[in-house]
Amino acid sequence: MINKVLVAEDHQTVNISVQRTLDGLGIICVDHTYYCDDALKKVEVAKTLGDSYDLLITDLYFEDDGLTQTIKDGMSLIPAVRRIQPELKILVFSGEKEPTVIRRMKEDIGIDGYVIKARNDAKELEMAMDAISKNQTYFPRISQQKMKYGEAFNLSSHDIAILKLLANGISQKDIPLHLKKDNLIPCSLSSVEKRLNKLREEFNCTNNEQLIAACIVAGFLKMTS
Amino acid sequence: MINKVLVAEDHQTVNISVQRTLDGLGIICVDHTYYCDDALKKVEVAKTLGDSYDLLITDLYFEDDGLTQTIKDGMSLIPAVRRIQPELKILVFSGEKEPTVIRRMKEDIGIDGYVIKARNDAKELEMAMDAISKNQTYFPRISQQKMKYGEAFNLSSHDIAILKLLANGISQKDIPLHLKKDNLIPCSLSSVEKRLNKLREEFNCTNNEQLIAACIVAGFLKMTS
DNA sequence: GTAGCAGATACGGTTTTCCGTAAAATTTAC
DNA sequence: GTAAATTTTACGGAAAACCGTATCTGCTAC
Repeated sequence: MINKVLVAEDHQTVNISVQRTLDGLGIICVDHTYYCDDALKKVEVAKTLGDSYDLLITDLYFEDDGLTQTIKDGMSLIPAVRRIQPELKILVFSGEKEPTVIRRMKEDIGIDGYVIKARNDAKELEMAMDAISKNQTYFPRISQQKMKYGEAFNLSSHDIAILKLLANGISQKDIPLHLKKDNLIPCSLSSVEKRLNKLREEFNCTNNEQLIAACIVAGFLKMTS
Repeated sequence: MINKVLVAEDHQTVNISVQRTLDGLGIICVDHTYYCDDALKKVEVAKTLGDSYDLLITDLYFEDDGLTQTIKDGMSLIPAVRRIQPELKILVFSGEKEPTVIRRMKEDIGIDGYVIKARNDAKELEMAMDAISKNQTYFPRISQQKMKYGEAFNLSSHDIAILKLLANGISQKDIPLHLKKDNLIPCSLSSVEKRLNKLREEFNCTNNEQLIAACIVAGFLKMTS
């Protein structure tokens, strides 16, 4: 359960809407800070007082307003707070939507969630909070991001072939047959399973249905018939 | 394997394109007829000569050009030829796209395939031929048909809820939890399974992935996030 | 009230998917 | 050529989906 939250965000308008979202979730104890240095200090103090935060919601980029800061962005803030309170949950809320950045945050830095600032980010925030409160993670699906034909996700034509077969009603175990028919390799069931696993992971999908949905919406899969 | 085909179709332009499609599939022996009565007679004669047709491709509606005919449409032709040659495969190729009609043809009359005349019906014809030659059936998916919000398929809000959960990555076995949370009934796993089974059947989908794809393309499922 | 009916749920067996690991094959480096 | 590394395939156990059937529940008719 998440009770105490710290929000590190330099734009006041954003702060207000985040506050409202948290209100809606019944989270009363919310602290705000406009600087990374200040955020770090707040985490530190709360911890020593035995009243640690449960979650840090932070932006990635903070504007430089002249005040000299040792920590200048969220990217540096995260490892700093981790050193003080390793179990602190971290949710990044940022306009940054580059898949490579998001993936790095997820895989290398190991944050708990990422929400891109966009049209209906409030709803996303809620979903992320829900996931994190259940010790799950939350990351955006590709569909929200407009990107070229699979480029950033290195979607191979082979991947597309598999997805198309699936979306055309071919059962997973029969996909090897169809791949062989078209002389595509790899074509073993094992390799198909691995591919799909990889794709689900990359797109943050938990099942094939969601994967298909995401790929259609993102335009990777063009359903003609 | 399909070698000998009879095409019952009163529009010459359609006849030509059907012919070309069959040519492309390597089917040499193709007879054409412009009237249902004539089609019936051809089937009869071929059978008595011990050289029966393997497949009848027929339209549903035939224009009345003054010549008095006993059989006026494909709907009546089908039972008539069935009486003569029950095992004859039947593929309906028609502009009729009413789901209720198609469903009746499939379930009550038990035809082997149905292709709607539309943009890329040639490709569909090929696929139907392929399926039928393998003793499978072929029926259109909803995506090709523009229709109101699930109306003709009596897609309930409950169905949509289930599909949405699936497309949002909820595993089938966890769907009951989410339904209960929203006080929706029925909410047992069993009922979810049954519902999905029904939907797959109605939409002629063999797996959930295809079902989701079809519903998205048809606009039943709006993927916002 | 009860008998009958329809919808919902529970259950069990089979198939399929999932996922980790090991073996085999192919490529790359040297 | 061999050795190492990478990719593909094979395999096996656990989980999930699939599907038929049986039970339960609530409703209608009488």
